[in-house]
Amino acid sequence: METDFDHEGNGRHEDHRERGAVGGRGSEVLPRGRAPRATLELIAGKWTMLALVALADGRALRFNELRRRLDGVTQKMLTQTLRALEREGLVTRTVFPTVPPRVEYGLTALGEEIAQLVTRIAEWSASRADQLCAARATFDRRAPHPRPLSA
Amino acid sequence: METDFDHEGNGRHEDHRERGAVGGRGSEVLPRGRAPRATLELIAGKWTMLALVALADGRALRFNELRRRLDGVTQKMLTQTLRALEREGLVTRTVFPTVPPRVEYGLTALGEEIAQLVTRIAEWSASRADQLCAARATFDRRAPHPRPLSA
DNA sequence: CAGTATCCTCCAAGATACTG
DNA sequence: CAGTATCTTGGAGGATACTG
Repeated sequence: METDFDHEGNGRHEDHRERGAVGGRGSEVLPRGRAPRATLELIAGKWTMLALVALADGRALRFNELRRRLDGVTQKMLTQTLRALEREGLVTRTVFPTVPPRVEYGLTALGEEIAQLVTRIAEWSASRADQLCAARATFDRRAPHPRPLSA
Repeated sequence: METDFDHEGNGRHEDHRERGAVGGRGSEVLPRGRAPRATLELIAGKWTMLALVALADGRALRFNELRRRLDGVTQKMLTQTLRALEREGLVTRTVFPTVPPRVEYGLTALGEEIAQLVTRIAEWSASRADQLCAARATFDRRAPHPRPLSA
């Protein structure tokens, strides 16, 4: 099956005397095996966050509906992404044994939670779109950082 | 320089009669060029969210401090990630012209905003770690989805 | 210390074809 | 319709060496 989307792979421990938890004031390191890293890495898939956002409105969607919303995703990647999310307990997969197969994807309770958070980022991005774009333009105009020589 | 972290690449427009904004109730498609996609894709970098979380506590950090917190990141990737974030107007880069160079990275106002959001995800992940892990175990036990034959 | 420049690996992601 | 199975590849990500 080629596994692909495996996540995990290493069960390294080493020592990392963990101090606080993750963010807030006690932020220290973000160890490789630990939870926030794992989720952050899952989420970091090219289509993962987009899938969560697409499902975030509460409605269950069929495979191809989802596919259309993502715009650009291939069957393979969508399937893979959804499997990974299902594995993590974030999405549900419901198969209706009808004659043209009907499969619906929805969010679990857990999935709803994270989808809300991701959606906030998407909304934030939309609301700050112009600022982000302007920043990019400014940065590109000022060109390469270092290089005080050769001119 | 090899460019790498370019993001952009396409300035496609097409038509997409955008209806609502992004998430909420009006979620329709997530077009390729538009803002939420761009940010979501930036964020989806392997180290981007981790960097934001590491900076989220408000303190500016030196390059190697940051490097240590991320645990596993290479110089190249950290630099690349920070450049991308700087370009987006999310992080500031301050160079102190001391004899061993000192460079500090901090968040801009915009950066603070998104860092908070990302941090929430990390915190959520930590708080739900056991549930996520359990879900994974369950899923893996039930093994491959289809395949009602060959046994 | 904080980078930049190369080179290289590997796998996420894509394209294509087939199936229940 | 909703997948699975292969094959292929671009480029993200890594290792290493050098520099201001």
